[in-house]
Amino acid sequence: MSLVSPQTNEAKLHRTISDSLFYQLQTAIIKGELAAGSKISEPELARKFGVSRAPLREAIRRLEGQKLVERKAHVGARVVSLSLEELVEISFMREALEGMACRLAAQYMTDEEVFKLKYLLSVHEKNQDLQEGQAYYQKEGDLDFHFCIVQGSHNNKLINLLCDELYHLIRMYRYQFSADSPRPKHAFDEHHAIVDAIEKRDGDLAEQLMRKHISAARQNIEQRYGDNP
Amino acid sequence: MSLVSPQTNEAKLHRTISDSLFYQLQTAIIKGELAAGSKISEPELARKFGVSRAPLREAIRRLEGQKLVERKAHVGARVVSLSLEELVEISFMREALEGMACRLAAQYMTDEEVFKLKYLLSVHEKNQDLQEGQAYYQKEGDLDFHFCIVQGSHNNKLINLLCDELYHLIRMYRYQFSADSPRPKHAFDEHHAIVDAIEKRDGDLAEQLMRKHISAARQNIEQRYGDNP
DNA sequence: ATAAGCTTATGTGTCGACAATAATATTTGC
DNA sequence: GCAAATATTATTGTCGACACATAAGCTTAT
Repeated sequence: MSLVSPQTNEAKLHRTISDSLFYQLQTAIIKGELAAGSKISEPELARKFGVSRAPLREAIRRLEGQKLVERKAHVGARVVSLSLEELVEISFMREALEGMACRLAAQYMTDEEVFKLKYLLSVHEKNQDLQEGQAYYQKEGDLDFHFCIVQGSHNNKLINLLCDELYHLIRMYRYQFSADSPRPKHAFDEHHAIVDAIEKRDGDLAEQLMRKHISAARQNIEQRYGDNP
Repeated sequence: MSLVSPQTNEAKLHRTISDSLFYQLQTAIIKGELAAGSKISEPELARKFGVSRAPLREAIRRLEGQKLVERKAHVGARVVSLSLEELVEISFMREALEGMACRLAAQYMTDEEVFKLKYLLSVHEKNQDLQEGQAYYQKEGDLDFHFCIVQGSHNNKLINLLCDELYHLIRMYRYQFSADSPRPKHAFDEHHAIVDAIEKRDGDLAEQLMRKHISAARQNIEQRYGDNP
């Protein structure tokens, strides 16, 4: 089980239909059960979930705020479909934000948090040795690592934006293309170097390494999928 | 008139009540007409605007997504009230994001955009000479400058996040405290250096200068209001 | 007099129905 | 046969009313 999934969100008990719908639809979109680009029919979904349209519409409006759906007045809502360009744009944001998060993590992470991060890294290493770049590592494991560092920044606004908004889009994209961080060895080495910098409390280096890490992933994606958008 | 206000938003014709309410409430919150921390009563607002609660609730849900209101189930919605800590947290995000935006602007801004930016700077200079750090420059002029550079990044995701979400929070805070960037001379010099770097197409330098600029503003705020939160 | 429990009331959450808009299908004219 | 205009249909936007939860006020017992 991933560390990303049982997040603050999922743990909450949804005391209202609207909340429940929001999280169910969010998961459905991320996992591709609601296909990217597909239309969201209010009557159909309302029937399917056995609820009225009012709470459903509010849930959709929240998903709109999270950029998981787009809606046009009097036309309806569609699940977003990320183009390559958009993924690259998001990657620039990630580079900036996670670079900053990593710098702050080097400064503010507790020793316990650093220990937990190192443990996570060791798990990934085992996993990698066993099954060279297999599902766990590729799909969620990588995000677990980033998730952990972002938490270490102790900056709630940063945590919220990255973990509760941007990562959903990235996960959605990864589920869709089931292609992912296809350079496990390099990635692992880079992760290791980042943790070292954090442990040494070298914020400058930690930020620089994280930015290179994300930038490299972006360039890798750009060249692999550059032709067929 | 500021360049920030007549934004993409305001220009749109709102063909639906929900949209109209969303933008009206957004403006009211930013300008403090709906006081920070105050409760949002659905029946009261619905009466005031002469509409039903359904579109009002959808508008509120969107404002929730923009972090302009917070809501608790079965209790209601309140306008957010930013603490100093939160403003500082946001400032770190700005430093990262606008630093990146500035780097991209140095790379992608057209010559026309650079020209427009320089013109904006000259207007600010005149304004500053006339009335040392007066309302225009302090309140919106500064954001105009940043707005312009972010646009120049040509990264839509970045533009959307900064201009349509984060800047609203910053503007709201500025309206509330009517205290603002209280170092016009320094700020102007820094703006000038940033534009020079962009004009020279030096992305590294442009990013570095923008980050220092925002970081300095943050430290300035922290020390001025550090005692009374 | 105070605290606990009950009652009331205000407000949020949800529903079903109606109105208005846009997309589709049909008809009409050339 | 095709294009434009019209009619139709399905879906979205909005409304008023009801159900339910929380909070406030009142009663009662210690």
